[in-house]
Amino acid sequence: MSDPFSLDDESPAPFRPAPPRPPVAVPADAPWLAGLNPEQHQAVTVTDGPVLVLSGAGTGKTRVLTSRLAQILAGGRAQPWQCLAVTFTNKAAREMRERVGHLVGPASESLWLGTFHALCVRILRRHAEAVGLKSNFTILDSDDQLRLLKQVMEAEGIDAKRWPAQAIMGTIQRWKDRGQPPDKVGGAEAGDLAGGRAADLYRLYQDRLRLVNACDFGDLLLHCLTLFLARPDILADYQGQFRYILVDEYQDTNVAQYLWLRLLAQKHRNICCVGDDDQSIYSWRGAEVGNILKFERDFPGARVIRLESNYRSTPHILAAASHLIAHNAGRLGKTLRPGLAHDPDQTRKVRVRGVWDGPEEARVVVDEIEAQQRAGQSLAGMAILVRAGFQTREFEERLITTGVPYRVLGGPRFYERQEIRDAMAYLRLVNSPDDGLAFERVVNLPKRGLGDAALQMVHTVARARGLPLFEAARLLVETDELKPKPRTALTRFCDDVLRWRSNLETMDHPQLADLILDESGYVEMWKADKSPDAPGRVENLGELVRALGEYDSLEQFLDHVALVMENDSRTDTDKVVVMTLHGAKGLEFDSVFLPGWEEGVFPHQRAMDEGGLAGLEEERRLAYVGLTRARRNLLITFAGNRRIYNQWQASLPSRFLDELPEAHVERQADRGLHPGGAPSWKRPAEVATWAVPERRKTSDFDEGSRVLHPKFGPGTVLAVDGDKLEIAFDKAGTKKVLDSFVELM
DNA sequence: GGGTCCCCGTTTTTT
DNA sequence: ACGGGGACCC
Repeated sequence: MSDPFSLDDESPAPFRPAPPRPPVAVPADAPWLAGLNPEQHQAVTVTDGPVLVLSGAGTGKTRVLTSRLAQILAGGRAQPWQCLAVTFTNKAAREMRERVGHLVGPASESLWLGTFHALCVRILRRHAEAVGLKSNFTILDSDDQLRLLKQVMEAEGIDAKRWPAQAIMGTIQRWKDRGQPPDKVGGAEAGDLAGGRAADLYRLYQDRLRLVNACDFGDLLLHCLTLFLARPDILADYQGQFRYILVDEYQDTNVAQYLWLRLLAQKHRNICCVGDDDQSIYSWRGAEVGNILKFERDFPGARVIRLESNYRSTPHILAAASHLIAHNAGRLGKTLRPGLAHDPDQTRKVRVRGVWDGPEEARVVVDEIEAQQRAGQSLAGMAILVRAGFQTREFEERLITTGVPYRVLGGPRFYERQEIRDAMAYLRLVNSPDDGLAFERVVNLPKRGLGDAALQMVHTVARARGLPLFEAARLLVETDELKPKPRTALTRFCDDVLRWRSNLETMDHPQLADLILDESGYVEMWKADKSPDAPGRVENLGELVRALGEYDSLEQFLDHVALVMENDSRTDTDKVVVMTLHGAKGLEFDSVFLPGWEEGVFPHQRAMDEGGLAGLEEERRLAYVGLTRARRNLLITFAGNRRIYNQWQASLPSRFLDELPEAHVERQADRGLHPGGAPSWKRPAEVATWAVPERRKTSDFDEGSRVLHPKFGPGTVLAVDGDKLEIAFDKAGTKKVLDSFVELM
């Protein structure tokens, strides 16, 4: 291939079949082959050549991946270190390593198994010089990235008010996701973002990163690609090494990751990608469903294996999910079949329930949770899955008042907390002298009387002499440039850092961290803070020092933290979990509650406004992910009225509700919500069965009718569309509402 | 250099 | 309504 960065589909590299290998010497009764269905068996045993496994929700994907690795290793087709297995999350990587370990024993330890980013770090640490970095480069978190970009913008005189750094960062990240280094970005690509200078800022930002010997997450992939391109010898080594490549969640790969895989698979062409186009829900962060859709074109002669037997959900749930997702165009096409026997008398239809407003919705859901609990179900098997974070509040309130134990997932993660990042900056500064971002972060923390003026001066010296900030500071305090007070403070700070650094060799690292946090006054700062969350922060700092003890060295720890920014969310006691639909991907629960199925909330208004039809289809896939999380019980709810930004909004049931198959769904709505029913604005006390939604029924209202709405007050009907009315309210403005909410005046 | 006031945005998140 | 961040003033 002349240009490995080319995405030109016209000329795929010629397909060379893998060299013939000896027949598989694995006994047919190998334990990892036991109990596989025919499709799974095929996905495990067809080890050579390109394979795409389309694996629907709950079809045993992880089992196939781990068994396949066992098959390759046990068959003597490759040594563990010749196998590359890539995942997206650390959790998935950990799980896979553990399960392969059970099948093949210690051999699993030398597999190249990890996240894209961790594997790239492993490669880059070896060849850092080839891309202009030192081997001990720092991996920046999003905080530092943004600060660095802001510095560049300020130096370039870009108005941060007009062009938010966040937005420019987003653009840069998309470029990196697409595998485009600064010199491959067309000048006009960002439009008039930053006055047409976005591409310049990208280049300067990259220069700056290199200067401080740092990478952001996107760079890990991008630098790897650059390395492979610049050094065909190095690429050839890796291509030769990786006889077998496995990729999990292929539908989530971005272009950079796709190019990376395509380069590495070039020689042996034994690449197996597992994924589900129907569960692609991350396009907004650069994932390209296209990668999975065009696999057969990229790897001619590829085997495509569909896993459609679902071992998770009841037939009703599967039917609902399949029916809904069938409304999407451009799918590879898959239909989930029940893989387990289900007693039709024992399985319940999917329930859809309409309620008056948000608080009522929370009441209904939590009532149901309590009912199921009384029936002997465990809370740990129940989940409330919301579209967006703001929806969790009402459920939390209700769960607290009823005393149902719960856990909200997705708060700020441990290593993203301010106090942890600050402490980490201290450790980074001690560990690597040229980490200028760490220096800036802690030089005046706690307050030492070093403000912008002093810092500015340090920057000036650093730029003039080409020194790291810390070295510049040491030089500066030797002069009379600074006023006495800041000078003393900065001298003291530099001396402290040097002293801590001198302890690196002699002291064990948790002890050193303890010393640093103590002598710097950082812990003291929080102890003196009287805000309510300060004690928690002190506790977190203790936790950090403890965690440090689990690593062999400070360096190892810093790398781990940069790559594994996760909560060790203990799945401790019996609690209902509340989380976003995105967060629930890959999980399963006996009972799933899906609230907020209203137009504008789900599908989310912004997804439709910004993504058009493609946005809507991604929302639908998200709905599909939600439905397929449930093993036995599924309750979907929507509210007729919702308060958003403290304003009451009338809401219409989600279009996704109309896309569920009648035969498998049981619909109920509070009286007064029934489309076409007698209008009533009284808070409903009883519940009526709502059979089939009749969307196009003629309305009792005409244009010009004067009507009264319980929350918006009086208004005039502007337009009638079936059961939907557009009404100009006297006070609340023009809104669309269901006719059942208003009455004639 | 630190505090106060105002204005803006307010989907989803991993590494 | 509310919180976070930036600008401005003391």
